[in-house]
Amino acid sequence: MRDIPIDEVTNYASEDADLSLQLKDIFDKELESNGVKAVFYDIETPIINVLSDMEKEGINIDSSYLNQLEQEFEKDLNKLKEEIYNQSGEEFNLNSPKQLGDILFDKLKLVSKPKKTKTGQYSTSEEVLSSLANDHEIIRSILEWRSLDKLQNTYVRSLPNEVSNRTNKIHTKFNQTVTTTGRLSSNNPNLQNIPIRTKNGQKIRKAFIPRNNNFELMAADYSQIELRVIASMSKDPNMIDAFIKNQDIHTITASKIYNINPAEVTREQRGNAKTVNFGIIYGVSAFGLSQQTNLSRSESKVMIDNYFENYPGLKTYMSSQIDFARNKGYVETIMGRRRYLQNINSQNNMIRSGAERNAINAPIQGSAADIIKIAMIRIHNEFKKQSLKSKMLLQVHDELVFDVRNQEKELVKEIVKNTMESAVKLDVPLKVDIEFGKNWLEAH
DNA sequence: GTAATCACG
DNA sequence: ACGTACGTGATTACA
Repeated sequence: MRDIPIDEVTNYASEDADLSLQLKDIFDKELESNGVKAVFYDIETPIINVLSDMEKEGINIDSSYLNQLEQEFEKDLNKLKEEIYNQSGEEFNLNSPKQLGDILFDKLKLVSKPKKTKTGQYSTSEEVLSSLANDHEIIRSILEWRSLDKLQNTYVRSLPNEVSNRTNKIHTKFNQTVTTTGRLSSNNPNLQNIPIRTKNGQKIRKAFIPRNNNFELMAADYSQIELRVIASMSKDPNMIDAFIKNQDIHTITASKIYNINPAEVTREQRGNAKTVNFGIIYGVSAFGLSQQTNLSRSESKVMIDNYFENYPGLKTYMSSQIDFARNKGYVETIMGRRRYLQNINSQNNMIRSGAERNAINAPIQGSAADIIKIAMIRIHNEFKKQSLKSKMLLQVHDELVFDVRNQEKELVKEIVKNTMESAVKLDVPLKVDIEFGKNWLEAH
């Protein structure tokens, strides 16, 4: 395929060979709207080559470091396992939630009325176990063993096996046609869920390194892109104002909900406001919020009511999205990408509510996906145009990771920042944070 | 093959 | 009265 600036891509098929002309006829008949056509011709078609180049490029990892880490984790795992067997009085398969549940709730009787999964087994999820952490020594050990075992098997032991013999790098696949919202997915191996939240997880992220000493990794993150998208789509004046003034959105939200000055907001209040902000993106309920915070259901309801009083545009926007979906049967992103919602008029409350949450979430998540995809296409073109040795390696939904040649650091940083921040024009600024490092962890 | 769990945005 | 936050992929156990 020719290398074409994105603005010309719409005309590509009609200007080119007969085959493309025929294909365009076929597609245009299938595509329902100009928006859907734009998504197809201006985003999904040109990004094929971008993703293909990223997959072929691959990313370098430090396998010997991971092997060393495996030994360290293995020691800790064995120690924890012994503790757990001692405390439970018998050996069992720790990987079996069924066996673990029987030990905790039949044998040790940690609770009188254990929570069960939908198949009737005792639930031993992280959420359930954490709530029991104070009741018995064994719980802490199990939780620690679980998280470490996860890291060990999913990442530390597996990633070195994914390194190509030919290139010495890991080549993930970026899938364009998996998600319902327009996001990419990644598999074989999934490089969109590399750990970062825990200390041990961060040790794994350190294993991702530049190709050689003349390069560094660079991570470019959209700051709060989904909240910026919803602020812009809803046109809520207060949320727009916060982003235009470049304020900390969670602190501002807390100050509004609790009716105090931003300077008086406590850590806990900011944390609750953050949870509400995320909840809004997902189509929050009072119950859902109370599950995610230390708030009761009624306190959660007050929080949400306060939230919508202070961001009135969001409330009307959310109802209008649901109305739109009911009338048309789909919702759409800023670029016109559609998600059809079969169940939006269902008689079944639960099913209909689920569709309503999708009606709210899909345009937000999907618009963010549109935006980063447009940025990726333009960055890819610019890198080619300037024959840069630096390469785009990974996309993690709101983040792009690059292998950057030392001489090109300033240039690449400027291209990436400008392109990402100007990918689309919203009613709020887009903000991108960029950092360099000698591994992926340092680049954050 | 399905369920449970947990890693990420 | 009822069940409930959005989107993914990998691993393991077990029928």
